[in-house]
Amino acid sequence: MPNRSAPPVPLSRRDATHERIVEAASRALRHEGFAGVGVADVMRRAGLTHGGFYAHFDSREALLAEAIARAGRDSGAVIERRIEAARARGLSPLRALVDGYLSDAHLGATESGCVVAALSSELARQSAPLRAPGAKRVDNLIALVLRALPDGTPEEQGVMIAGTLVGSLQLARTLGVNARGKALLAAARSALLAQYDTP
Amino acid sequence: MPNRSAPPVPLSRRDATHERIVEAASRALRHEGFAGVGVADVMRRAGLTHGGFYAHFDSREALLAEAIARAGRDSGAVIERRIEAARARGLSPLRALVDGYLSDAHLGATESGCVVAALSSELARQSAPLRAPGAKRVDNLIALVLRALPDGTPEEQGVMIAGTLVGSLQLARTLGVNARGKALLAAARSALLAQYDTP
DNA sequence: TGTACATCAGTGAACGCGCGTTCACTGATGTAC
DNA sequence: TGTACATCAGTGAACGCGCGTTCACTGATGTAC
Repeated sequence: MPNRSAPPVPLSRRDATHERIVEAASRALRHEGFAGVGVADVMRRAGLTHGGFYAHFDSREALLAEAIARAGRDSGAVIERRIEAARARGLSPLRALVDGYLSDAHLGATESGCVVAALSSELARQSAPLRAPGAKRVDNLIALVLRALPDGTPEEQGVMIAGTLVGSLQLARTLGVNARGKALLAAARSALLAQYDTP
Repeated sequence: MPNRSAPPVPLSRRDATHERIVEAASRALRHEGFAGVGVADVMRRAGLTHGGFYAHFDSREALLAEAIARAGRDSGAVIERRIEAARARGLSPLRALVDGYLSDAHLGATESGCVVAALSSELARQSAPLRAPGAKRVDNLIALVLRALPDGTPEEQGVMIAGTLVGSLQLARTLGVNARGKALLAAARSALLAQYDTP
């Protein structure tokens, strides 16, 4: 048996390549949507040619499923760290969540941002194997919001705030990465915090 | 000059056909997203063959722009009528808006529902000629929400509630037209009304 | 340690299909006299 | 009112391009002895 005990486990060349492809796809997917994830294009971004693709994935759809899960884990971890950092410093975790999620940076940085906001209207139309990881990310987002709220807050509240975060970011992105989009974001941020984060 | 005075103005055969194509596209667009609006498919739904398409539109994109505007006017009118009907009967217009927008019917009926919710994550990626009518529909939705709120409500509040409506519907649709999606919708509805529609 | 061979990751050409777009043509509607 | 002609809406075949997928091949890595 090969030495697999010491963390971090060194990835085989094959696994490292696989990771690179999924990573490239997860960024392209958030930036361009499902239509923007072409097999040849993703392989090029990963520094490969398209021919080798099917040695790593059964189909384009299999890549998409992995990419959604990967994007969700990555962006979820970013949000979680932000919440925990605020709590550790005695600051309001909800304010940290809202200010981060509805920030001007998140407005523009689609490719590294929340996958639910990046894909939601498209996700509902995908086949079951793609909707499943999407639904998981929705549950995860709601859980994250609840973790930023005071203990004992009813779950309904978390659902609603998750909806507000996703919806407001999307409305702002529809207006554009410009003054109009930023103004919408600022309005939503201010109304949300006035409602839920009054000292 | 032909008789154009008496309303309703009778449409020429050409104009009536044009309308039918746009109508078919506006439903397909909301149901299937941008990728689902194929020229041949839309023409078939309108009872025509694809060859005649370019006698009506410069390009597929020109059709999409008209379809967005059309879908927005149609679904906006439905919401507006609902609000006005509630007001006329002395009922809460906000409750009418929320109960209608976050209803189980709207969860499933994508093709006749709100175009902003149906397309938002895709709209942000489209070319300027398509984003423009999309942005207009966002402004319109916020205006509608404000009309359902008491006079003097700060605009921020309307922005945030519009975001909540769109986001919650999308999260629910990602979970699916099933018990999970309906439960999410019910939670958002209840939290929203508890917050803004207490007697 | 060195050689011969097997395995494996990745290459690049080629395929078939769907879709937006073009275009010569047809049958129906409208107009001139 | 009737005939001849022009205009117009819609048809259907064909095009070119992009993209997912396949496959025979190559060069590198690892293994047996």
